Amino acid sequence: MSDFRHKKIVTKSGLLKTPFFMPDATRALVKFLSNDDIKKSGIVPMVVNTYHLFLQPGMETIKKAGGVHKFMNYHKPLLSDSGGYQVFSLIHKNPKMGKITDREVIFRSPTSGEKHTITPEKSIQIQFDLGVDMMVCFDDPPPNNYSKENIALAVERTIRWAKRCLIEYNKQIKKRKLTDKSRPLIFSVVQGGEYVDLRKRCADGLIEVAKEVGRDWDGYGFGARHIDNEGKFMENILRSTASFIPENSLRFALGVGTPKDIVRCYEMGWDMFDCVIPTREGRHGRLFLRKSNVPLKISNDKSISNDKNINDKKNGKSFYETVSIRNSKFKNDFTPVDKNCDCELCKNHTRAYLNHLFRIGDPLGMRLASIHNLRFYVKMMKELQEM
RNA sequence: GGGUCGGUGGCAGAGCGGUCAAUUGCAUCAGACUGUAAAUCUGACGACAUUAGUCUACGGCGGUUCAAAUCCGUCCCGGCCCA
Repeated sequence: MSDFRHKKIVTKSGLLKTPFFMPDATRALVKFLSNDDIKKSGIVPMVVNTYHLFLQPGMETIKKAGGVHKFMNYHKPLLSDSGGYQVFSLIHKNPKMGKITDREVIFRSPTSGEKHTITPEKSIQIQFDLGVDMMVCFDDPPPNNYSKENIALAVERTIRWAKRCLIEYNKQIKKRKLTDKSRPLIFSVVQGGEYVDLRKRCADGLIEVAKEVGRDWDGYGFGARHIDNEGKFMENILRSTASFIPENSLRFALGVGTPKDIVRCYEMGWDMFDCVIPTREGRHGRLFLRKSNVPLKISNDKSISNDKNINDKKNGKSFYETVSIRNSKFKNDFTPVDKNCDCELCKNHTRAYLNHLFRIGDPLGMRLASIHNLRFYVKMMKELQEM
């Protein structure tokens, strides 16, 4: 298929076909996994984080290494998140952790207490120094429980910051003499919380910024959390926001999500995804299992709930199920986690063994579970690509 | 044999007259996790009722007291010291 749902992206580190999923290698690794583990799972692109790498090991080291690809020895497409999410997760959630002004964000390092200032310009400079293939504008993602007024302020700030980012982006392109082939792709982020009109305003504002600066965004992201305060998937907002984004641009659903959320976002027009779920859930002992007899389709199935529950046990029509491998019922279960899976875990070990690894708290359990869940995500994305 | 210290819920280990069904940790049982401050966090954890409440419990038995895991006597068991 060659319709707009199956785009090809050329990056300096290789070609990508949409839709695709990127695990979060926030601090230049997917926790517990080696590059070999990543490769075997079939994962190609990954996400690294501007703020966390800026803190540690610091940009001097990354630059000396020759960029983050060389530092990690990972030579496939990497996208850097701008640090915008940390404005949300560190500061909005706990104002003592820093200060947000129109000009800049002052972070107090969660580990050392040290203060660091990030501006939109600085975030872009760092991302160029990282040498990633795709970058994201520094944005202000407000929590969904903020008042509409406050979310509107975050929208306007995000638009102003996007403009500063794009101007800085152009500067860096010129300064580093990058060509259209060697330049990283740049994404802006649409904020607006649960308000369709604010999402629309943000998307329009970002489109306008591109015109003013004279460079199109390669893609637009969905910003902040895509589930509301009750934990419900914000279906209308996701659908509308996708429609506000120019059709030939990439649509990046940042932080999405559960397998169910990814599939329905895909059906709404979103192309790219990243999330900690497969790895974090894996580390915490929850494994995803594909139900081979249920098709990967959600949009027309009213029986699929919007509940936030990742563990969609109640839903017999879901295309996947989960197991919490720590549960005592697996203690003497000598079958594979998923007999249809070809990952290192399922090919070599039993549920009982994985249960044991989790009970003794050995990191091998977390590694194998992460590998399995990433394999699940890779195969799920492959199914979507072939649809 | 003498002396001494101790025996608390699956384990370790607090409590040393009432506010104790008993702190805490581990273990156990479940749950949560969505651009990673997450190998994290939350709840349950004597029995029955499962809101209220009722019962049985801090080695055994007996006592003191309005009231005892907490004080006294005695028995059983264990550690250490002396013979």
